[in-house]
Amino acid sequence: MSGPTAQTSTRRRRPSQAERRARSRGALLESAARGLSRCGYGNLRLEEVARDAGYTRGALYHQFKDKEDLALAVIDWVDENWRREVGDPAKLEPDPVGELMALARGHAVFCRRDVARVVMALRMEFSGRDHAVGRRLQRASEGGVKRIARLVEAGRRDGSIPPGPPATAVARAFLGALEGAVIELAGRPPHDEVLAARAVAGVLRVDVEGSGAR
Amino acid sequence: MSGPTAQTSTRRRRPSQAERRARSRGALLESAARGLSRCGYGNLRLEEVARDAGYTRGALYHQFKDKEDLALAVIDWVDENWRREVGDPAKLEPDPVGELMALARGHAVFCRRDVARVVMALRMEFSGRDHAVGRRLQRASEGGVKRIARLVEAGRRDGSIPPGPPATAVARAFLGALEGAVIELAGRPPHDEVLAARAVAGVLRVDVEGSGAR
DNA sequence: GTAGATACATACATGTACGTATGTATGCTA
DNA sequence: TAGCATACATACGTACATGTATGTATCTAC
Repeated sequence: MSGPTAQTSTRRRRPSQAERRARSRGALLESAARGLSRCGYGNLRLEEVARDAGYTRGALYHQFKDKEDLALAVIDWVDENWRREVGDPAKLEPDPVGELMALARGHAVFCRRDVARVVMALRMEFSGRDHAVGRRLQRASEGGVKRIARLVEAGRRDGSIPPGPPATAVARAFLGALEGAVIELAGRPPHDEVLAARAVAGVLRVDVEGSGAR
Repeated sequence: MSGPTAQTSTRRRRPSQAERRARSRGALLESAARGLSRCGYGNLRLEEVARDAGYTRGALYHQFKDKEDLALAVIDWVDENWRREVGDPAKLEPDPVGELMALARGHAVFCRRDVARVVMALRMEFSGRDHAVGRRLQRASEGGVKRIARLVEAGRRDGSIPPGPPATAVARAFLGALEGAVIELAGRPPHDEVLAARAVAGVLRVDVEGSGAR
């Protein structure tokens, strides 16, 4: 539908209620992401989330159905940011190994913001249990595994990646080692990026170091 | 005094109260470790822990002061098992790289039991917060970091490990990549061991090909 | 301007898990 | 056997976080 009544006047735009809503939602999402990455889901106190965003729990329950809905929204939000900042740019690389390494380095940079730990924290918390949050996480993660597995297979076909364990297992190790290394080194640039690249290069058994390769 | 109390003969002695206590404590610790690795600390329900061990919460509160005390005991328990099964055997390796790779492979095997995820789960949960559990975790983890950093420095001195980022950063990446890869591949032998070795070899930038043997 | 909707704050009800107090049976000691 | 201590179960009180209901001010439409 074409915007019917929305007057985007160039003269003066005082904050409309739609803008206020979007702004509040964004602030709450960011606060919730920070809280989730710090405390996890179970230990997260919604009152603290709201207070950190400058609101009360009333605003939170006005925007989100319940705690679970909030967590799912945070997951989608982080996932979308990741795709825009890491996933899509890596597609510009011409060869599989280049794309894989771009994913690793981009993820390391992306995780310098505390927000990124959300995924790992929630996955640890919901890996075993049958929960909506866990399912959403697994769905998002599974996409990454498949993408990486395809890249590994492509790299093996063209000879840039040597043979080894099944591509799916390699992909899982790729993501696990990447996230683990990055979390342990978060906030310590530039070593986080270098060592994340080293870890995934080791998983793939390829030799790509920044300085002159042979 | 000629009773059977002090007699530790080969015959089957009936369980003393000290033995009962030790057995109960062990069962509760194992159940708590499983619960912690599955649910984390906040979501852990003590009633479930006790029930899984065949007791009620009464037994738990008889052996442990409170929930925090139980978690600390689990950490010490896991740490001690890790040292016995992984840390000490690796010391038999003659050279630094051999010891580092033995640590990686041993850790992968150790983590095939769900128990091992406790450390990672609790670290994610308490990394940011100032809590007794987090401090105990960090203390245990810091020992591993120092040991690995010393090995990295030794390997660089004798030329078996090329130069790179500071040894402490390398050690953190070593542990992070190792744990991340192992968690993602837990229960999928033999790829967990191979890929964990690959990941840490990449972090160290050493070439240790272990393929071929099964 | 009035009426309704929206964006939030405040107050209340409920459930859940923790910690403690108490009860009971069995093992140790004299 | 008496008497106490230990190992555990059961019952109770309490705190805390969630979810809901209600209240209030601002924005929008007629």
